[in-house]
Amino acid sequence: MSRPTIAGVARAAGVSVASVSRVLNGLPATEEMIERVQRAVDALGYVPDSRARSLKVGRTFQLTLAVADVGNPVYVTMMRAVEEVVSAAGYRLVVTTTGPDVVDEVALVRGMARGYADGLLISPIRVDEDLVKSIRECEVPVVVAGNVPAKAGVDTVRANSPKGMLLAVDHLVAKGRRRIAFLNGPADTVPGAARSKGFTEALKAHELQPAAVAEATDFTFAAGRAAAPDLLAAGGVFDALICANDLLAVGLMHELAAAGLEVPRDVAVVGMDDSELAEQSFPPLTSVNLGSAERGRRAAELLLARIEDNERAPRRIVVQPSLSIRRSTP
Amino acid sequence: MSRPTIAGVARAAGVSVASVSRVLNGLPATEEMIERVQRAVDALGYVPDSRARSLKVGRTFQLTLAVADVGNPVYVTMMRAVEEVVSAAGYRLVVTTTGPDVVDEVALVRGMARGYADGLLISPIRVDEDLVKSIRECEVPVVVAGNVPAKAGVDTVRANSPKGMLLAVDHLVAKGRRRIAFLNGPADTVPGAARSKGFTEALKAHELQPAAVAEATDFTFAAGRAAAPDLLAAGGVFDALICANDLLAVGLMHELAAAGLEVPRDVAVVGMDDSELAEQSFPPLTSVNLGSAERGRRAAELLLARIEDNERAPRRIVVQPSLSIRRSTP
DNA sequence: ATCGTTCTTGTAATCGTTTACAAGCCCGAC
DNA sequence: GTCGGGCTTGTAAACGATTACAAGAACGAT
Repeated sequence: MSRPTIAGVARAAGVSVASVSRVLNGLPATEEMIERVQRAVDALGYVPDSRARSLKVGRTFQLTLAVADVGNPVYVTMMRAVEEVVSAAGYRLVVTTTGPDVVDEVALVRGMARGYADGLLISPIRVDEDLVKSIRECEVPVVVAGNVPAKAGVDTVRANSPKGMLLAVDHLVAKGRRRIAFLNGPADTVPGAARSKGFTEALKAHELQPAAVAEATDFTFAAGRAAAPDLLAAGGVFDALICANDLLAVGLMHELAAAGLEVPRDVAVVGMDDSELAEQSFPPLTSVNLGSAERGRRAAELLLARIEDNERAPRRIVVQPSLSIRRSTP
Repeated sequence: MSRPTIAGVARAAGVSVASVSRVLNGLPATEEMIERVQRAVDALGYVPDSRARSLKVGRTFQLTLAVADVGNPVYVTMMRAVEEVVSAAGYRLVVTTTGPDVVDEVALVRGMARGYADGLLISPIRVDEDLVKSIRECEVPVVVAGNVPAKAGVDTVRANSPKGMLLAVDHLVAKGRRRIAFLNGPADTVPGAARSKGFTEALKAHELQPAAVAEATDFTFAAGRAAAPDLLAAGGVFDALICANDLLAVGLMHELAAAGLEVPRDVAVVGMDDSELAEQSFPPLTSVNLGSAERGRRAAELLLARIEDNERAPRRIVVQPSLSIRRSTP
């Protein structure tokens, strides 16, 4: 009454287990053999056990995608793209949340050695020596969506934040805004550092000084709201605002409204990531598209390619940004 | 140079594989044995292969959560709750997206027979005979987050939509709104049907007639926008609007604004799910909290309990709703 | 000193597949 | 008629762990 095994099918069909396996895997066999096996499989309702198969062939046909926060809509975009690529290649996708701590990321990468997935696609929010080391030593192929030192010797796909910042600043300046403020996420994160640098450079390119700068404790909606007093304390000195991601931008816009400031008339707001939230927010948020979908797609492709051939030289792909203009800017 | 196996550790430690396994699994052993094994494990950097372990013990320590659309923020809430419970119990969570088609759901449930997960937590959006049958016959324990006939003989955790609808209508009526419209999702879905019924009943309880009713093609932001003309064609006949979920509500609010209607002055809007989006939208959305987090938590607990004891009688839990009042209603 | 218990450890079977290898068969060519 | 080559199929050895069972050691009681 319990689950039939390949041996049961073989017995029922009056053939060997090897033949059953061959038929099931599409290896050459006579018409009659295929017929008999198929009949027995259908009769017993046999389904091969993927655990046993995994052990033997050394692959699980699972890939892991690790992100910091499933509540961040940018990961939804990325996840969709990754899922599409890997499922087309016959893999299941395991999505894990690491949280904001680098130690959890390291633990995750180390844990891959247990062999429950054939590859790891990680988008680390904080990077340290330990993480780089664990990635380099990881038993299974790893692709990083984000910025990690070249010495990690790993395939990476990253965004071009500075260029994205420049697009944002260009746009604001073109609309006549000169007093530009910046709300960053935590500066000790990889995206936080990149965006801070990008903002400074972009302003320099236009020979402008930052009107105000604040740093949220996290890349979340709540942190965006919480950071508002810091910026507003500077009182009306800015007429434009760039936020390090869409969640921060939306959080902050709520507080701008509460303070009686109208977007975009009083303050133009630009987010980053161009996630679904940018479109959904009100007013719809102009946002720097850092190519999350494309990054997800490219990263998934790199991972599949590396699983095929682990000897290939690591590639470092940079995806170029674009600007999605919506009504939060004039 | 390749990955060490338990045999390698045994050789290095000069003990048997059984002893290594016992030490690693915390079974009784002498101090000296533990010491020697531990030293060898550390020296070789041995990590047990979960594929082999899965085969032998018949468990993968993975659970699958299947939802229709990862872009729907209500699933983020649910996923967080599920993840918390299952990871505390030592399981990994595999999140899969089924899409809106029932055939894909059926395929997923059937596929569980392959044994890559120890249990399935599914939130089906459409339910038919096939799905019920596949759930009943599923090789691994299944818990349904949603409504499925009792004859499926499966643990379920569901929301109380009618009660939720009543809370929404009560609130609107208390605020003096009498001309209440309703934007549903597809009526051929389980939540769609439940909400439609709930809306009718709730109005009847207040002896009101529906001011307008429309049906979106999907539970998405885009579908909410697209449904606007249908409702607005009725022109100003409603002063309140209930939407079958938050995404629809937010989508529709964009169109209300475009049509020059102000929320909540001209139209009060109530969403359902009380997802993160409700808080993030502008104005913040009054929303019926259908207990997604609690449903996720309870469902995960049921699943774990059933894995422990598959003979227990199926339980059918109903989670009661509450109303989160925000600024989209007066 | 002998026996029986208890505790520790090792040997080997097992989980359900895949796959290397060998054996058997059929067929055409010599 | 025999032989070689190509197909098909079967036998059995993996994959890397867990665990039932047996054997050996230690020790106390008689």
